Amino acid sequence: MQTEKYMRRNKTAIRANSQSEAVGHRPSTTRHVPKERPGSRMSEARRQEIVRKAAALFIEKGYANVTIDEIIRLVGGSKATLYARFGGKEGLFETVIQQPCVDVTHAIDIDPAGDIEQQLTQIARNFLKSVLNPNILELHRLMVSIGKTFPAVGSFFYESGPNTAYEIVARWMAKQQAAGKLGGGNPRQLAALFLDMLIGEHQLALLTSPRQSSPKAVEKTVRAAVELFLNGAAKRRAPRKPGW
Amino acid sequence: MQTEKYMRRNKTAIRANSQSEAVGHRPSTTRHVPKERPGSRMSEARRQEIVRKAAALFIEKGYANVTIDEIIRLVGGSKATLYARFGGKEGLFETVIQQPCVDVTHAIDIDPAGDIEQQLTQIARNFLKSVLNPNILELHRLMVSIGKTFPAVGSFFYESGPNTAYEIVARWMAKQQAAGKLGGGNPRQLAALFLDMLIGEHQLALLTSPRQSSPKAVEKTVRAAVELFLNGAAKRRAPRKPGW
DNA sequence: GCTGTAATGTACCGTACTGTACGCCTTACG
DNA sequence: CGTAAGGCGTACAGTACGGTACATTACAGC
Repeated sequence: MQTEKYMRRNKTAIRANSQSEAVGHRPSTTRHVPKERPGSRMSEARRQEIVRKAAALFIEKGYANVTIDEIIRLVGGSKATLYARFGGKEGLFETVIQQPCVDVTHAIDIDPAGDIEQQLTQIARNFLKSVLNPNILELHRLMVSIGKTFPAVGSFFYESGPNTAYEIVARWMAKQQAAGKLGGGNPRQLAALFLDMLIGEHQLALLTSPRQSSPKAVEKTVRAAVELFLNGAAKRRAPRKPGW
Repeated sequence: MQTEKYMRRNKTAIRANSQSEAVGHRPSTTRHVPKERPGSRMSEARRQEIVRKAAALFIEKGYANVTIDEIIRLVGGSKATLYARFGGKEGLFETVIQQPCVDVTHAIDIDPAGDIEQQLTQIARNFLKSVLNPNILELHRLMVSIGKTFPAVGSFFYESGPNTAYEIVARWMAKQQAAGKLGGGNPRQLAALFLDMLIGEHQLALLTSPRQSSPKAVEKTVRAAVELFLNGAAKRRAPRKPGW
């Protein structure tokens, strides 16, 4: 959550709107714009540095607990520049937080080997290792926190993170179905059920209280989930459709 | 998350540490404490009113986005009283938020009827209806948000909410196992897997972005999860223990 | 090397929040 | 019916934060 506290403030009048617009003497010649944003000497590397450091700070401490001054202290440079380039705290946040979101899924996309049970187990272990990683966990926490305040960011996260994970596993499911190694059913649905079985309990426990995840318990969940899933989804024993 | 912004503030010096402790003249007589906190004319009803209204506000807007003055505007009374009785914003929050936490589980504890599939389906529908309810969803969001800042509150929530739900369903699982209607396996584990399958996707989607839950999709998940679970957990087809 | 433009550093403003002080009022109780 | 403790209302102190202004410095193109 966390609507910024000072959100409703009147932006200190408008004071001649000094910046760029309405200056009058913009020549018709193409303002050549060497490479990047409005006017810019800032290198892409520098920009990346700001984005990554600021993102790390937001993820570590949450949106409302990070101050602009803190970001400046960390990344160097001046507040004015940061405002000019990212348009305030909110703009900075929205820009900056997308990078970690797209990074999330990378670790999940693996190519498992072995029989179907071994493959599924690999997928499960890999997924859990990634998703229960403290950094991802904190990102998750942040995304839940700001879900109402920054719906666009939240949606972006859901699509690029969890939903992509579902899709990746769904493709694997579909492949197994095509190979006759798995019964029918919507592969996306199956993927969601499987992944949700895996994280649910552990993720919630870690997010709500500072205990640490027990690898033993996680491994138990992996085994139980794989077994349940393979028993449940492999080759329907009967259509099982009594009433409704 | 949301460590309160002004948390590190020096509490306006310590000014003779006016409160209760170190006042020196605490008589050895048991300070009689008629019913409630320090000294009180406040009725239990009044106290309940404050607790519920303040909790609702916290849940709606998140910890950092609620101000003491706002709470006072809502519940009436004076700031001084509120400070005297709950000891500041943090104390108020910790006290107040426990009520909703224990309320959560009530709706889940039902006594389903019918054959095992019908029972499980009832459990599933009931659980989802409760957990995807906007109020509970916002409570969940809040608990994730403050997990790091108020670990005690987070733990309390986990125990009295999700964990209790797991336990309730685990009891049902055990009963089915005893009746020979379900295969072996740790009932608590099975319960967690089942409930996690149900919520995972929907809850996350609702928390991260403001779309609304589609009852149709929810019902699909219920059916898929029930089917997968019953196929997977009923009567092991074989011990299935190839390698590890 | 000159000139314009962007970045820097910093002081500052307005705002808003937490927590306390304090005088007045209400209520329980003898 | 008087009194004292607790509640009420509000003003205030203290402080931190977001955002802007502005003078100064670095840098690119000619």
